[in-house]
Amino acid sequence: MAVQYIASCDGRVVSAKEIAEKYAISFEFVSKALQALMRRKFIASQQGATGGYIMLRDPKTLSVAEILEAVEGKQRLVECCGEGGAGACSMHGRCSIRTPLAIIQRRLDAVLQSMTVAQMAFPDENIEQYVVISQFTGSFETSFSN
Amino acid sequence: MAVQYIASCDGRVVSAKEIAEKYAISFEFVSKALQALMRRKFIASQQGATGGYIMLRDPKTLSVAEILEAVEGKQRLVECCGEGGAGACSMHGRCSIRTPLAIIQRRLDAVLQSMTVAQMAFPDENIEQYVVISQFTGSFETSFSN
DNA sequence: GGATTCAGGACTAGAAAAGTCGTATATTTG
DNA sequence: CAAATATACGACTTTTCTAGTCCTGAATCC
Repeated sequence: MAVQYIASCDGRVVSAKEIAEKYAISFEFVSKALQALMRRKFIASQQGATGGYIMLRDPKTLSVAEILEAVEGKQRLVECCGEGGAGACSMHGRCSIRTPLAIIQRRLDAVLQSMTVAQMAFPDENIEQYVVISQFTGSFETSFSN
Repeated sequence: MAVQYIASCDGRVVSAKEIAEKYAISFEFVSKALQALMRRKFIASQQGATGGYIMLRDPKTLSVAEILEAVEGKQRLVECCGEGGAGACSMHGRCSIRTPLAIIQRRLDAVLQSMTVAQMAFPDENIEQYVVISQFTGSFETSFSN
């Protein structure tokens, strides 16, 4: 929500306090998330009395996957379904479902990569792209509003 | 792994002890999961000295989504992205990303529904179906082996 | 210099998950 | 029938993760 809000402010410097008040969550909690996003260079911070945060990455190419990984770390179905995690698992050698799980993991990642900050912040401008992607799910959705 | 194994035994009654030994996990832990699957009628249990478990549902139509929901409960990105969960959330009224999150949730569910027990237990027999689905991810995978 | 803001480590509390234990019940076999 | 083997399931413990807080410090603006 914070990233979506910063993106929607389009160039304005937004303080963590403002975001915390808007969404009624604690200032410290928002700050922690924003600091993680800053470390990944998704947003830039400006210190001082009129400081705050501003978008650094283009919302059209910043995906939900990247935000989740920055804030919560890389989440996996099981520890071995990542890059070179074959030996990392305690079931190594006995597991018979590593390949199918890795395939599912790749598809899940693709889903999280398919939604961008721009689509969340400016839904009206992205209807065409949205319809194309939704063909996978089997259902055709034509509206996109909050 | 347990369901995949029972499915691969194709009609034979398989005991929890056998599964626990095969995968080197505790008997009680396997039992707990199998009991959850029994309650959902995915497998049937047979008590007594030669007892065990047997498939009840067709592996070709039993999805990973159903197994995960049975064993670990319905997992969601956030509590409100389910059926009629609109008011369930503490952010109700302030949240601005409910719709996009619900869309992502639906796509994630679709991924978990796209992999069946049969595809995990008998990979060689399901190559065609597998290729069709993977078109969504953008990558074309032609092999499927454990 | 004082007010405001970010930076970030340390800490706490609570929930969830993993895993265990004990007891009851059903079934087969000798 | 009795012993052996299996499931059924609630209760319990332990561990791990996450949400959220607290505090100190540094940068910037007025």
